[in-house]
Amino acid sequence: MPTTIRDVASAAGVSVATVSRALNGTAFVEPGTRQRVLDAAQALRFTPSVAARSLITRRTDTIGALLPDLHGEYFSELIRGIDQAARARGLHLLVSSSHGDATEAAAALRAMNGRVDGLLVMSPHADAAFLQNNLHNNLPAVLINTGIELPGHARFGVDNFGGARTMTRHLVASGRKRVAFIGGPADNDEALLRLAGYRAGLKPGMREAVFEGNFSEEAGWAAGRRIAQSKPRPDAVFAANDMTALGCLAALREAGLRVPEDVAVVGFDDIPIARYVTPALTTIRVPIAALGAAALESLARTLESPHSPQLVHTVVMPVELVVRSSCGAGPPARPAMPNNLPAH
Amino acid sequence: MPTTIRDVASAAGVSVATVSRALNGTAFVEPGTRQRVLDAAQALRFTPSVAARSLITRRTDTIGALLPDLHGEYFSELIRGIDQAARARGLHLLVSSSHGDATEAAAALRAMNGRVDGLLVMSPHADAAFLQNNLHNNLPAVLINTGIELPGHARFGVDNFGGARTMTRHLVASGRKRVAFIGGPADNDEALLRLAGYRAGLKPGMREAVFEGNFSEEAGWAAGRRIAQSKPRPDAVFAANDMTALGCLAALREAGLRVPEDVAVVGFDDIPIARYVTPALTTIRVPIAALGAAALESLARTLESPHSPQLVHTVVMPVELVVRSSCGAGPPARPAMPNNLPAH
DNA sequence: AGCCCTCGCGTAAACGGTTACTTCACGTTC
DNA sequence: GAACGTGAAGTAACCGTTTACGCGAGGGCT
Repeated sequence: MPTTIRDVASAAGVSVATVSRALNGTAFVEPGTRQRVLDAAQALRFTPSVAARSLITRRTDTIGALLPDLHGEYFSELIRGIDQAARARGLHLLVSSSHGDATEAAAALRAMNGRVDGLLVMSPHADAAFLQNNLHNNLPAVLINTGIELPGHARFGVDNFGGARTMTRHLVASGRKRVAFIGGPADNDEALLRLAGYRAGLKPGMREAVFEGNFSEEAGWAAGRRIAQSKPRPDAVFAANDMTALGCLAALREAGLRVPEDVAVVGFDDIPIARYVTPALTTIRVPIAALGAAALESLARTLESPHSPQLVHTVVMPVELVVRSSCGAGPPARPAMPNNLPAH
Repeated sequence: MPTTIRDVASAAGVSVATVSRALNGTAFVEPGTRQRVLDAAQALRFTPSVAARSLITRRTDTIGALLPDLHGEYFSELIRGIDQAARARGLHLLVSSSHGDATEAAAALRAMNGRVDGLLVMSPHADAAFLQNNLHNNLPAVLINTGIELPGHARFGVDNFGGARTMTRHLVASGRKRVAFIGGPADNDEALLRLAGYRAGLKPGMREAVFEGNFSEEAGWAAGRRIAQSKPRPDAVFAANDMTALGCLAALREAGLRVPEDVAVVGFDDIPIARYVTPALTTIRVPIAALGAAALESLARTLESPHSPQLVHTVVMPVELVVRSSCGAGPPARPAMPNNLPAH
């Protein structure tokens, strides 16, 4: 039903091979001939069959993104970065998000097999064994935000350790004496690095105080209650992420404590909500879109030259301290007008 | 290099046709034979070539999502809904977001051609003419959040009119006498419906007061300044979306007005930030994920029975009034602990 | 003049599945 | 017992590209 390369060939009075060559520029074609082919293709609204082409070329010009059940800004920013980089390279993006367990993730991986030329993997379930079992035909893959190291695969992440150390040092430098930390999930690599950064940022002699958490607001709230009642009460709380910080903030205020006067509360990630709460949250800004874009770029380069040695194995994107009022060192009120927060 | 159906056939001692039939269950196969085929396929880790299959079947089991340059929660929720529904149907999801103009959107559409069985289109640039020019081979498509009506294509949206009317009535019922409205972009169908709903919700005899806006926080801020100085000052402001409401809130407070005592401020969308600002924003909750899922379901049904008459042409999802404190009628402070806001 | 290289193009063989025919064996039915 | 329907399986055509190979023409070189 749709027009094929043969229709174009007979319309232009040439063979299918010439049509293919003229359209793809893969070999010499007389300028006049090429023009006839182009005109015929245009007139017939010819679109090459992707299936037929990729059957023979063994390429799909599509990359797959395997993502966990991400929410909100993190998800959208990551996809945006990936999508823009992919578009610039002429690659398509097949996404598979929201799988709760390793079985589902494996199914998603299997289903992607054959549809994509490469994979971007950001999945808490994707440990080394999982990937080696499910990455069938040595599909190129780059890993995002993972602690595991897999030979032959590049890794991309943000500087969790450095960011956490910077934040802790900032609190210490601004005079806080007892800085507590609310952790993330025990098996989460990023959370562990943030914890390590916190420890590294404390001054020698300062006692560490680590409270349990799991990146959720509820956990932050629970930790906040315990912190409010703890014996030598901390005068600063560093939460492993912003949602936890928000929960902690609520609990401390319910307990009658003033933030930042009595206790400073800071987070990590700089989700959009962070600047809107009262007091606005001091946090670490993470370049999510850039992370996604960089990962895709790396993958695309691997695809272009499959046998070149992997130049870079692990990339750590820098993060940035964003000082607002919740740590007592920032601007007193909310800024008059934020600059570039998008509509909708 | 990878194992083909022929390898499986010779391993199982049958013909390729039998392998295909055994694997797909398209015809009678002796149980013993089928088992031999299955075993051989398993042992050889056989994965059918997607390209070869879709070359002959003319199906890709993939649907494409053409999205505007969406930000934040709206984007992620929509994708989540679509993705989950797609997964349930065994469909894959090819996304293409972030195109600024119609040319880019057209290019994205063209590139998707042949890769997808159907299309989910949510693009401000996709008017009727655009779609008719760029939807090449009468690809099935359903439209999301659009005002245009295109024969043969289902439309999905939320009840912008009803939601806005409900909100306006709520403000009026709680005693507000002069309710102002800050609009969205003049060419945005949803914004226009919300404006119409606002007008329909006013009591007979009440004077309408519409301020210019464009869904951005900045526009809300500018409108808020004008509102604060307007002669008979409104005692309620209904912004066309939450970001606008946030900007307005900031401007009103900078002008020394109390919210909600002096002026009520309400929005539309229920973005996550809405519950965190002080005072928490009364707004209209929009079922974004459900919207995406419903649109995909409709598309999938169309794909399954291509020639059945389109049962439903336009679906309007119900929305819900969420009363918080910014309108003076909600709970006084922020809730002790939000229930189900996800981590990260 | 003979040779070789390159350009320009056509012919036909892949690529790896699905499926329309076909064949064969076996009951069933009149 | 002939006709017939049906289960089980094989043969090969087909889907629409890309590309290896072949061939003729023309030009530069020895």
